[in-house]
Amino acid sequence: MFVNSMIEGMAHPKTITIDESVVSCCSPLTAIALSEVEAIDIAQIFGALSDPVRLRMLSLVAAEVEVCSCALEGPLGKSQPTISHHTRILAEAGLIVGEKRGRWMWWRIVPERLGEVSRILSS
Amino acid sequence: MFVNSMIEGMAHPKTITIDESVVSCCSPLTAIALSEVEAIDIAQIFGALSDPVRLRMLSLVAAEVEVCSCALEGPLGKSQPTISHHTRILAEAGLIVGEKRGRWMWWRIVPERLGEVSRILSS
DNA sequence: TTGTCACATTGATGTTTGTCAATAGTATGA
DNA sequence: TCATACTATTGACAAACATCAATGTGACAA
Repeated sequence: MFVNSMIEGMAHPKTITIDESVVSCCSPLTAIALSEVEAIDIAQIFGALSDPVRLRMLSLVAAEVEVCSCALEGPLGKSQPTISHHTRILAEAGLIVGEKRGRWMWWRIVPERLGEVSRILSS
Repeated sequence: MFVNSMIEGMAHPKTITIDESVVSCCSPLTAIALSEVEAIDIAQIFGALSDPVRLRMLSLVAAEVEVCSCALEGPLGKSQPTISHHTRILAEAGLIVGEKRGRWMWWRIVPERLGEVSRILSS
């Protein structure tokens, strides 16, 4: 990390290149230059968090130990297929996990995953 | 949507653009049931983080004190309008701030903002 | 078996988003 | 003034996304 100390009127500012290191999900964003693959992985997680319905869904699930899918439809004001769609996206991002018991699907958050994602942004 | 405030002193004659959402936001997700409005605000921030190009952009900017727009085009492999598009989205989310000096636009990250967003996910 | 319940999947539709060519705006220097 | 350089905006297009009706799947109960 060095200062790009260019003076106005000089030539084009030049770019620096940082050696790529082995990064698992989720090293701090500000520490290492992200490779394209890493960026795609992390973007998928933030993409799961980029929808208001899913954020409220996460919030609802986090408020209890576990929540049934059927208990989300009402508060969120969405149809059953839409709820299923969103739980799937959150689950694929590792933010929630589901367990089917009988006819019901029970969801709970994955605190460790939230922590991982949180740490991406905290340098 | 934007608040443009002039900085006194003509030495660095420029405007800083700050987004309103910097003001509202960011209580922990797991603490309080999210209202629809809050969810929309936070979703906008995560939306800014949900694109691989913008994540690498953030990473590049964070690696130095400040980075010129023109220094992003090459490493990211995107056209100038696309770069401008992405910097704008990151700036609207309050994650970076830009300052125009001469012909160049210099970007730097807003660590406090990253911390705020990080705290949303850490209960 | 048959019927019902909870959830997943499919297909369709309108919206949002990422991208770039072309153009406009702005700052610098001759 | 004119020419050049960097950035922002516009317009257009394709891909991705959110949404729901209809349908499929598996589980429970009568």
